[in-house]
Amino acid sequence: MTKAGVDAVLAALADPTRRALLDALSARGQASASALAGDLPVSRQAIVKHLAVLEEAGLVSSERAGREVRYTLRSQALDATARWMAGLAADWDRRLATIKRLAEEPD
Amino acid sequence: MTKAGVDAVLAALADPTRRALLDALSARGQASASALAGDLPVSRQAIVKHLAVLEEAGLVSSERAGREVRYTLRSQALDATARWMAGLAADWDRRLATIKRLAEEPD
DNA sequence: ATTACCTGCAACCAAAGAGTTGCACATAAC
DNA sequence: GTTATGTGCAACTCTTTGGTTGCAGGTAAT
Repeated sequence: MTKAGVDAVLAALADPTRRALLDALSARGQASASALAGDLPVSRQAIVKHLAVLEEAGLVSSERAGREVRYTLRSQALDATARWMAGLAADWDRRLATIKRLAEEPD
Repeated sequence: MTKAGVDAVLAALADPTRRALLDALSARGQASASALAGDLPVSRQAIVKHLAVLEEAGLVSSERAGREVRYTLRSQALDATARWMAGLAADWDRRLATIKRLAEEPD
């Protein structure tokens, strides 16, 4: 996953309303912005903006069906970001262990 | 990891300057705000604020040493958040699979 | 004792972002 | 054809927040 991709996913997930939106979407499996607006205490327009951010980050995809647009979850981007994070944590541990070892080693 | 904890970590990681700060800190292993200010193109005060956010999220810890304050990385919070994300991705997959199965099943 | 360095607090600024309302347009339903 | 529903665009408000500068106080170094 690219640096920009991770950036976009993290920025998207930082907002609580957006996470609630993903939750609502995971319950429905697939839904339009208007339908989702019924699940959350914000206007449809706010939902639409959030969905645009989520789509930009690759966390959802949209598909037009007649007069409505159906949104679906995409787990890949989320999964990739989770791995990126786990890798970063491992990296920190590695570096810290090295520093600690050097500090304890007799010179 | 608590919901508030995940929230704090995601919000903290959303900012690119904060991620760069974590990077700089991982290179040094341990450093003061003033030292880190030399690594990034922002003022010491900005660094201090970012470190406060990171500490609140549990991503770094601080320790006073004489006149300076040394910051260190904490990988646990990051690791826990990575697991939370991986679990969420798995959850999405599970739900989507169920929905797909129900849709394909004859009624 | 004086100088240098790091931290802490506060006020302030500007940009980004979440949310709203209003209206126009398209597609389905009756 | 008329009505209802879903989307798209735009303007506008309010709050958050990343960043700054300035100054005071503490701790080390000379």
